[in-house]
Amino acid sequence: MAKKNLESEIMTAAEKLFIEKGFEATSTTDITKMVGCNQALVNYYFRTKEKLFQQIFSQKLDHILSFMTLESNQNISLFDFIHQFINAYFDELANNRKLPFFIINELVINKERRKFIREEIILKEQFQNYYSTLTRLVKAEIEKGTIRNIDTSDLILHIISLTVFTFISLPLYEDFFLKDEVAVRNYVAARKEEIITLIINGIRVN
Amino acid sequence: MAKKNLESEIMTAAEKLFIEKGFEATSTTDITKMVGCNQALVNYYFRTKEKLFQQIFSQKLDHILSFMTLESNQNISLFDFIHQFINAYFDELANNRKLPFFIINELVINKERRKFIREEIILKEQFQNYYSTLTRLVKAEIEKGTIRNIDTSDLILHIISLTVFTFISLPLYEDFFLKDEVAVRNYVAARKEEIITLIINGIRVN
DNA sequence: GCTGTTTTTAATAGACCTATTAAATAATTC
DNA sequence: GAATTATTTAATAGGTCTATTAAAAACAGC
Repeated sequence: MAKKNLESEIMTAAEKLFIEKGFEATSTTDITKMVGCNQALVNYYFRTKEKLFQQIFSQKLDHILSFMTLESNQNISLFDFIHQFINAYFDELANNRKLPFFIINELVINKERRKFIREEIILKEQFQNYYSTLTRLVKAEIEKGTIRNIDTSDLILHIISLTVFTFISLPLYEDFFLKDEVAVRNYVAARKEEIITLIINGIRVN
Repeated sequence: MAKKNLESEIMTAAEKLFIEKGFEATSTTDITKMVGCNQALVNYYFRTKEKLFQQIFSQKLDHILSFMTLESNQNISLFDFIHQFINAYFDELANNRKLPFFIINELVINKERRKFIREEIILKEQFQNYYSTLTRLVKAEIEKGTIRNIDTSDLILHIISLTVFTFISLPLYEDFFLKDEVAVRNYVAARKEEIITLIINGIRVN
């Protein structure tokens, strides 16, 4: 492990704590206690706690959205696309289970951060391309009569709702039903398949 | 309006602020400033900030779950049940838009509150009855061959995921696309219909 | 090894937060 | 209306938090 650099150690600790407990409930004292250095270093390296947070938040936002462009394959079928998308999304979140809540939390609570997401995501060409590709796929299937009439935005929101909520509610499930890591993994895997089935069936015309 | 009682005024203000900003970000000073009374009254009436919060949290939890038993109609069809459930759920949350986030927030962040929900909901007879009634309906439709094989828990989680996420993501949509209250209402109404369609189609066998 | 720069620390200012206390005010009882 | 009880206030203790500052320590280059 690359020690040496307190700046990056502070980042790592802050990332962990912010994601775990949120901005408000995490103090710079907590962060530096975890690293084992002086509290003033947060201000030395990042000027303010807010700036440190923004850096992490932006980085996590980028990260969670980067997989979106993984498949810019244009010749894929809509059903394959949905399959791949949900699979990728689930895998991503399975390795960062607290991430969706972290992001939602800060977006809902803090109005400033919503401006941020607008510039960071919605206005980005990368996202626009992705969206229009998907829209083309959806339109084509509707015209072929294989799926019912549905907006791309609804389809995306369905996928995000079902996927994200799986992980948001996971702490509850863990406490109540899922004894160990294996049980969690099985649950998540089963949930993924069920969600794919629901969405494919839910839009398909038989 | 029934003024007079500072205890209930504090409750009302606290409710508003806790739901808006969460437990951590709300101070007793904020609460009493909103009421216009002395800060010490929080402790006089509720002993601690934590106890005040718990009272509100418990009350809101009860409230959001009370509509569950509204329809204990046993002779209803599964599809009607789903219709009614989602309609009731949407109406409930449309009038309390920040409530789902508030509850999720505290449940995810605070492990103690999860114990609370277990006793408050899952172990309650009322919930158990509801769940077993729904399970009976689901089983019957599966045997009739009208719906595919699906667990009651998955069906419930689908409904909750899609409904709750509509309102969790609403602040973002409001900032970006929905200019006024009418637009919001139309959006929510459209979303409700789309979700009902998705779920019914998603489980039905044609 | 001395000099200048960067990193790290200790100390602390200034703000705010919760809970407690004692005193003041209002309400109730007899 | 005096005594008793309930409500409300002002003042404050004791804690924690962020950011700043000045000094100490570690690290450069020469």
